[in-house]
Amino acid sequence: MFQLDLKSRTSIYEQVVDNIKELILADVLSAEEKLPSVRELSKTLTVNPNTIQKAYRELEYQGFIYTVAGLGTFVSKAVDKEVDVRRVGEVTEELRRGIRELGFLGLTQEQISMLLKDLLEERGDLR
Amino acid sequence: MFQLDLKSRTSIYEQVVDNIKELILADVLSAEEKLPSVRELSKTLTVNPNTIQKAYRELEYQGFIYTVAGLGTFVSKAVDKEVDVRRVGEVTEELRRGIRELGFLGLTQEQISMLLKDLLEERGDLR
Amino acid sequence: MFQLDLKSRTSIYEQVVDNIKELILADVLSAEEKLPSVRELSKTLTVNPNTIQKAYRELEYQGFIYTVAGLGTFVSKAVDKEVDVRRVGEVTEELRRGIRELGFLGLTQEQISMLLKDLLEERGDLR
Amino acid sequence: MFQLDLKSRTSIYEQVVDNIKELILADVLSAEEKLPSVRELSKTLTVNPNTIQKAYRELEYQGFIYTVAGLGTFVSKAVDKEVDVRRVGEVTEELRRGIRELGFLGLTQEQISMLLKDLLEERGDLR
DNA sequence: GTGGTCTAGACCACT
DNA sequence: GTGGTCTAGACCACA
Repeated sequence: MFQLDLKSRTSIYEQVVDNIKELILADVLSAEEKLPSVRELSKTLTVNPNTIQKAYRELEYQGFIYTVAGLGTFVSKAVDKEVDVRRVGEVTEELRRGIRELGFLGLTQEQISMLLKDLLEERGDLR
Repeated sequence: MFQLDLKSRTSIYEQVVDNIKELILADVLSAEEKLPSVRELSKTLTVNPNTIQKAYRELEYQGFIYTVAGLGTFVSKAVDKEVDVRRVGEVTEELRRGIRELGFLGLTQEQISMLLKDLLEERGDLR
Repeated sequence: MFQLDLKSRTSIYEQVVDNIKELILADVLSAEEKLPSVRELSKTLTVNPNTIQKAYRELEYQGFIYTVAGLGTFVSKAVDKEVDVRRVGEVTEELRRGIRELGFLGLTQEQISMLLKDLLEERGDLR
Repeated sequence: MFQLDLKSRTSIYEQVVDNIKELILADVLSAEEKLPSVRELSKTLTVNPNTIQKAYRELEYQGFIYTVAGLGTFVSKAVDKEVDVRRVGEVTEELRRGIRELGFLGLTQEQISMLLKDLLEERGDLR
């Protein structure tokens, strides 16, 4: 399904959330599709079931998946794609900082431009 | 100098790092300028000196400031070239995440592209 | 595991760093092996957990170990390539000092040369 | 006379000691030659006189210089060049570690060999 | 005065 | 259980 980076600074449950989010938004996991059970996924990724549990709870809270007791968890039909203005503002601010720091680190305007273009295309490819 | 958000999920020392980095990148703190002493800043922000020291250490590690024991801490003139590669990689990863998240938030590829272009030009204007 | 010299001028956390580094370099601790937990080692050596954590953090920064919060600390498989340049520079500086000091101590250029040759061959033998 | 690196991790007085030692051993400062006064040198290097004081005291203790009250400080006639076996052993151990670490960092036997040769010649040139 | 190290103990998030 | 952060306070070397 996807891989975890144990050495990463971001916690495992967060990585699971991010990865599944990505799969849903990239339509690899489509609406109403059944997700692997907590136990199943925990075995696949060789992590603690509690960790998967927490990730699923978070995804449910964010509206990406829903749970039917006794049946399993499924991808929500319509992920709320309404733009969260506040969050967009926050992320924009992060990007602004990052770009500024690249300048400080000695990259030219052009190099930064190229890098951003690459990152954007990288994302586009996933779609 | 700046304010802390004690309710925030990001740790205090990290907030200090981010804020001071921001001040340096925005040239509010210029090269060779002396930063407030560990004790001084800890009083101003009413946090423990150890917390400030941890922040200063991180900033030093990232190449933004340097330390002369017994004298104080100062803003670096330019980032140590040897740290660059590593740090550029880290910042690139942050940007990658940010761009990905904008996608999560419902922005189209084009909208993201426009936003990045704006941010980049904004930077150019400062030069 | 190893012993501390509390009378030494080098700080405790640095001694811990040096000792563990040594164990890793001598392959006593092999890749992916779990290190004692912060609390455990702090009890063994009868020092404060913070001191051990500081040492572990430094070792992580130098690329020798990595951390999985909630799981423990482990020996890195190989040093992160991006850290290399920086660290090689630091070690080179240490060697420069050492060689200079041997001169201070009265060894001739030739004697130093012989000694280095021996050390290098010694290393070769381990391979 | 020489330059200080304020950003360096080694304390200033130690840098002064090392530099003067080096000058004496390289015969740039010859026996019975008068050293600059504490005040003079402190002005030249723009550091606190106490710092120079401490360096001179250390050099005197190590037998490199001697002081005549009211006249000044002078280079000792014969620096004791008898080999301090214990110290040579310690430095050798440091070099052994450094060389081992370079191997861990991915340098080949040959690269290390080249580097050591360079460092040694660098020193030779100063003589 | 400055930064650097250390202790004793607390609370938190994650596995 | 694990590491991560933080406090309150101490002592040290250096400038």
